Amino acid sequence: MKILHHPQLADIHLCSVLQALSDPIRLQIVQDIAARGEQPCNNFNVPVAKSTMTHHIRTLREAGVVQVRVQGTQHIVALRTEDLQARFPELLPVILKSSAE
Amino acid sequence: MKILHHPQLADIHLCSVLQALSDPIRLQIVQDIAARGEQPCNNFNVPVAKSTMTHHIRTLREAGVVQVRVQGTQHIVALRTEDLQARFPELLPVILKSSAE
DNA sequence: TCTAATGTTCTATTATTATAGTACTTTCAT
DNA sequence: ATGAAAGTACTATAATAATAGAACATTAGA
Repeated sequence: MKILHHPQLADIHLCSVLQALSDPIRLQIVQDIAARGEQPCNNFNVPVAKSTMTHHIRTLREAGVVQVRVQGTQHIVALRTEDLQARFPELLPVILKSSAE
Repeated sequence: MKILHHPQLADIHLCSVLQALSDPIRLQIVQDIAARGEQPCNNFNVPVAKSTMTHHIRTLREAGVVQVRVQGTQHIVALRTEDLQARFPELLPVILKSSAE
């Protein structure tokens, strides 16, 4: 099984998080997880090819925004809500609230 | 005198704001204005050429993050604190707090 | 009226990123 | 075992963005 690298709390940087969330597709993915809970990649209703989805999920994971867990053939994507809250208090909730319009 | 375009409140988009703030140089500029108030471009202590500074200030302005006012030969840059607060409540304060580490 | 100061514009370069097609890997179910 | 499902890896391309040099524009002040 492949090892997926997730940054540790201290290695999550604000610029990378903002960068990850500044793309409309990725913001939509994050919104979706916030609204409906963790999901496999193919559940996200965004208009991109599989390989592009891989790219976006990796970007979110490497920025420290999501946690990816392998379950069979699926990769379950969850928000690192608590880690983000610890590192950048209220950042994620405020962005999610801002994007919900 | 040159007319500088600033987006109206409704035309400020979250993705653009996050994108504008995801660059370390621009984040530093915004932090600096938050800490010391509005300033002319050449006051910012960032390691970039004049033309690059122009680019960053324009990016911030077009995203709706800053207001630029001409005063003689100087361009005074201020944060659009109230506009941003109205459009995306708490977003800027939370980002500033997150970046202050 | 020069000149210095401040910033823009234009142009070019390099780096990054979003995109997707194709082939491959892994796992589950039949 | 075989095949479908889910996703990755690799490769390529087009778009975007960061950078700066050089020339230019505008204003203030001597």
